[in-house]
Amino acid sequence: MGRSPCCDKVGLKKGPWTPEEDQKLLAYIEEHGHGSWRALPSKAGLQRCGKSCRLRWTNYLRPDIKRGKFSLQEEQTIIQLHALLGNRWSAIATHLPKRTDNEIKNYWNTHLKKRLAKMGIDPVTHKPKNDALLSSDGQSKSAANLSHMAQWESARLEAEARLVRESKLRSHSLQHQLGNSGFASSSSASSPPVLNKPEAPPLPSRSLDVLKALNVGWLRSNEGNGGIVTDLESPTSTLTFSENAPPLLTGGLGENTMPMIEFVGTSGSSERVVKEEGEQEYLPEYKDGTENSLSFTSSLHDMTISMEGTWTSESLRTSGAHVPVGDVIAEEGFTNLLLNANSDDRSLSEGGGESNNGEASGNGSDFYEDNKNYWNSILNLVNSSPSDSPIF
DNA sequence: AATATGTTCAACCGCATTTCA
DNA sequence: CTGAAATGCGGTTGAACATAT
Repeated sequence: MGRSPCCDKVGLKKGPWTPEEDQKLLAYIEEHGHGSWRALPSKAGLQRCGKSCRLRWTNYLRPDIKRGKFSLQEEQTIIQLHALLGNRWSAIATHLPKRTDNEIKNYWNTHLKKRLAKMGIDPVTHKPKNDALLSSDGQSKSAANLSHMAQWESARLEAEARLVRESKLRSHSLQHQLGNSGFASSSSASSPPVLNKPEAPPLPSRSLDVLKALNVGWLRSNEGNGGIVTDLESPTSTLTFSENAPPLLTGGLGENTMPMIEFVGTSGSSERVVKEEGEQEYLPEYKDGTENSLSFTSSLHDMTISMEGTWTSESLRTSGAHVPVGDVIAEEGFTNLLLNANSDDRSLSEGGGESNNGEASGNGSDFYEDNKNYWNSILNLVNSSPSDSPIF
């Protein structure tokens, strides 16, 4: 079934790299870049497979790698993004400059996961392990609610990734047409980091826009319900990107309309729609002054992503999906609890964390504020990411 | 000092996805 | 359009090192 390992070829070395091998690889890539990993080893005089070379380069030799201890900020980012994205290490890594997905994965498995478990939190779901005991007061519903939101967000991120990829492709092809316009599209994670290539102007993070849209929608929903979130559950949710959306933007933007993103929960009696309609100017310009009108506006196919069947918040479905926001915030509380415990770890004052469980969600008196803070914290960390982060 | 046990992390493996001829 | 090759990604392994007994 599966492909045979590329290193099966006789004579190819495996295992730890020697300084000499590192030097060879570095020297070769510095001079030639890496066009084809498969062809690289022989050209560089290495008895390794291309895959091994690529791994060594991306995880260790790349000059833009930061090594050493993770900062508190980085830990917080990992925990929050893991709660949102799960084990999607590469996606998480895009928000942690100079850290590799492998490093983040290792750090999670050896440090953060254990810390969570120690705090009584399931590191997979980010829910308290005694969730069942809390079900009577709505904790499990809220946890499912946040999980549901994470799935939602995750699906959206993936959809955006496709948009961005397509956009970049088109942008790239336009470059060829424009010839020496002096503008190079930003590199992505999938594009090889060819050396000596002029740095491209950073593109704003689109994922941030989505989070903002979600945040706005969420908060507006709260406003209309006195701090109660309604109808978050969407057993059949659709995500629609429409290139044919009417040009809602004025002020000379002309056809540079933003994609209209709709999140429609079809199960609820009150349709919940979050739209992002040119909320922000996201029109990177070429150096010659022409706007990059290709981004998100060109002939993208109307795309409807049905996520039917992916929502598992059965409890919400049966409960009418009216969930106190404060319960959701318990998640943030646990994350903060963990981080506090982490601080304890760092200050060598072990053992004080467990007793704080009861305070995880604070007094729960201001659900609205807590919820806002949760999303703000995620937005902040996304905001703080480099704008040219090759997340997609 | 010797041995057992635990921890860390670079590297490997294999599947999934994307690219290309 | 199709299939093979290339690449990306996440899970897992195992050697090296640290700590406990």
